[in-house]
Amino acid sequence: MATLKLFNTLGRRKEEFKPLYDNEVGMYTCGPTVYQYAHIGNLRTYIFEDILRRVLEYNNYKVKHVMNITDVGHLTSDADEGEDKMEVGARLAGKSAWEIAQLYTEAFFKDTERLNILKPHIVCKATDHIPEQIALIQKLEAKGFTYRTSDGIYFDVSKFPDYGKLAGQRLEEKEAGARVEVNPEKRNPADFALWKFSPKGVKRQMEWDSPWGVGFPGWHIECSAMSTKYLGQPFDIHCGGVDHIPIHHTNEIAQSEAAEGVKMANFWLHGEFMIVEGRRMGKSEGNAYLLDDLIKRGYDPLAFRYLCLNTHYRIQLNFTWQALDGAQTALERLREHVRTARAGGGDPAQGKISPEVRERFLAAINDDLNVPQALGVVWDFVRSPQNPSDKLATLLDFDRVLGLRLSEVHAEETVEVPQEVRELLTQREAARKAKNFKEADALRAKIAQLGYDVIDTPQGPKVKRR
RNA sequence: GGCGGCGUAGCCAAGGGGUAAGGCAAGGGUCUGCAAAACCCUCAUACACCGGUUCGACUCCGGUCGCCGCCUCCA
Repeated sequence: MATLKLFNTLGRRKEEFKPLYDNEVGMYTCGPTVYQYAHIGNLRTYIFEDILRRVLEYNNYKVKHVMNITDVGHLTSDADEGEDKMEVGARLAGKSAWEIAQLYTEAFFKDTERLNILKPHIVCKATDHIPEQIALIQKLEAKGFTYRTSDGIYFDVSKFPDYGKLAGQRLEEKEAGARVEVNPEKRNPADFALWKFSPKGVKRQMEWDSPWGVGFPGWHIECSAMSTKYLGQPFDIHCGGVDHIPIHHTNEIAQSEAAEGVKMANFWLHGEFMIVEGRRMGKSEGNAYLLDDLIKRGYDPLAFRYLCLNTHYRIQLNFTWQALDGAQTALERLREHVRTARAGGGDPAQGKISPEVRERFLAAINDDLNVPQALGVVWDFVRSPQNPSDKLATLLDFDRVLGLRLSEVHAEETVEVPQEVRELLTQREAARKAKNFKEADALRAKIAQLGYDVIDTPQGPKVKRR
């Protein structure tokens, strides 16, 4: 079997993947900050992580997947100033921070479900793990990595020699480009808050007692506390978007490794960003589309998934409507292959998977998740002569990784056809029998106006919703 | 300003020192009363531009331009 190679940000090279324990893999993926809807750029990262998990499972690893929900403490500025995103969102919506978290968490999982992203085995909220976070901070305090300022407890990065190893950046280099320091109480510009005190005279919606005073945890500490709780330390794989490399993941590593004295995670994988029509994607650019925006335009969520599959996760994906059209058509054709095979009596349970084809597919996905190349294998296969059962068996096997829900495609899509359309169909068949094609075409146009396409087959006419 | 990535046909893209995967679109064909679907065929002397290394480069090196990112919240 082809060995699985993954690009490890830690070291910036492809490495052969080996789990820490037998064939079990602990995987932690940074989840959403639930203060707004996830846009398609966010979703791309979750699709990448889903592919990673599926590839691991395809390689017969038993994966334990943990994802956090950031529902407190993520500030609008990383200078440890600014406001908590949750509280801002709550104020803008006229709801409580808790309601906001609930609303956007549900919206997030609705999106991931529609994209056929497997749900993590453990989804953990930051607010449900306050004691664990406090305990971790205490551990750091006992080891002398922390200090107190007027607004919180901070991590002193100068005490952690490896700080910045993930980003390949040394502290001195960071300082060189740093902006004017806004918090004069910080010892080093890169120091970050572990615990923030509630502002004087302000009653926050989310705040807790702690040994240091009433307040809330810093953004990074939740991931350290929860990943250790559920996966132990070290664990196998930690992922997120590339933007997390220099700050969030760098700080997680500092906290976790300072506290436990061992490596946090063996492999760090990061998904590249999405750009739109060659331009930066952002709210101010007006191109930060939501999955709902695509659905409103008539696209299948899985067409978006297909689009993401067609670009390697470490390359920026240039989103264009034309490309999404192409993905939608390609996906539809793939489904058509499944339908035809089913209609031809194909039974996946009876089919055989060609070892050569499977080998090519596996070689692609095991080469740092080269799904675009794997799709090439799929198309080569699908367009070569196959018996229906073998074809189905192979496609459904590959779909364990692709996640395009091909197993849910059946020979016949049963659609409820209105009585009116049925009658027109009967009339049209009569006209065709009488070779009155002018009349038949006119009836077809009428049916089209009602929203259905007529397709003639040797077994009689079929209709398809437009 | 410092650091990094990318630039492959109309669009999305894989690849990698030995002569360009795949998908979409487009053109032609088989099938059909006509369509649709499916299937078959065609479709980059060429990989931003300019130099260099090499028997040979799109692939390596240097420079230029463009885009994206990080250093500062962001998947």
